[in-house]
Amino acid sequence: MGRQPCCDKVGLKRGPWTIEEDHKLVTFILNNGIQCWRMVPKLAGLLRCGKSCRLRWINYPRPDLKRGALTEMEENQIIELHARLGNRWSKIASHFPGRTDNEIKNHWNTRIKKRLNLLGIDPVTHKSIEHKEKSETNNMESNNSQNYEQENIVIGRSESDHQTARAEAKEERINEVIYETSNLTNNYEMLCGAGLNMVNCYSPSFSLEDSVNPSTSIQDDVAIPQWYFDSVDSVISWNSFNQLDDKELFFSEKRQ
DNA sequence: AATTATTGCAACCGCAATTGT
DNA sequence: AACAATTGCGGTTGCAATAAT
Repeated sequence: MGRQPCCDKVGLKRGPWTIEEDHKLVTFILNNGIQCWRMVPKLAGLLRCGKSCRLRWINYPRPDLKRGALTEMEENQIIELHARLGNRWSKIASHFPGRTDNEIKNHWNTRIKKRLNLLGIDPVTHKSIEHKEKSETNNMESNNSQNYEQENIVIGRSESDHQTARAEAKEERINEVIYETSNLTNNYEMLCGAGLNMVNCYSPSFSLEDSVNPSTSIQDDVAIPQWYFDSVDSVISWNSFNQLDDKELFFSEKRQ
């Protein structure tokens, strides 16, 4: 026997979330954290499936989210990361504290793609479109060394430039690993000390400052309802849930 | 003012990886 | 070890807001 199914989808609400639903979700998670998404809607009193609750939490009411448009600097960094990682949005998003993979993916599809096309760069290969066409012709002629030379001409690099660039890229990657490691350590320390039961939340970038004073991470032009900050008041906890007999929980649901 | 086209974003869907029984 | 539930991810869709005609 495996586990209980995520949800049967019968009688569950779909579509945009209402303020009341957000309130219930935030109240529950701020008070209790997350141990099992499947149980969150049941315990929070929501007619949504766990998957929907998870997605909503990640993309909207999370207190550590950075709001507002992506900056040009962020945009350039996304392009650089996309060239290295491809469409691995969650990996790309992990480089941007407070940004979600969905947000970055949407921004890529709606803006950056266009921007690159206007600049004559293929958003998939990150190469000059002019060069792409030429290299396709060259491929038909089966001449790989010429392609390489052509690439260097288009990008404007000599072989020695490439060697320098490769060395720089290697160093950059080492620095990146160091940076990510220190970030993880900071986040872990914050989670241990924050007082909120958020250890199991999906939130690789939650900062100590944000957890102590949620309003500091939110831009002034975005109004956050007062209930958001009044929510830390336990109603149902995972402890009380854990004390419940599994059968009792599911039988009572079936009786409804 | 009415209609149509475009844009941007939130949410859904299906699949793969991970985890629990 | 095998099976099934759960989670996380990326692609896609639906829809509201806005712009263009």
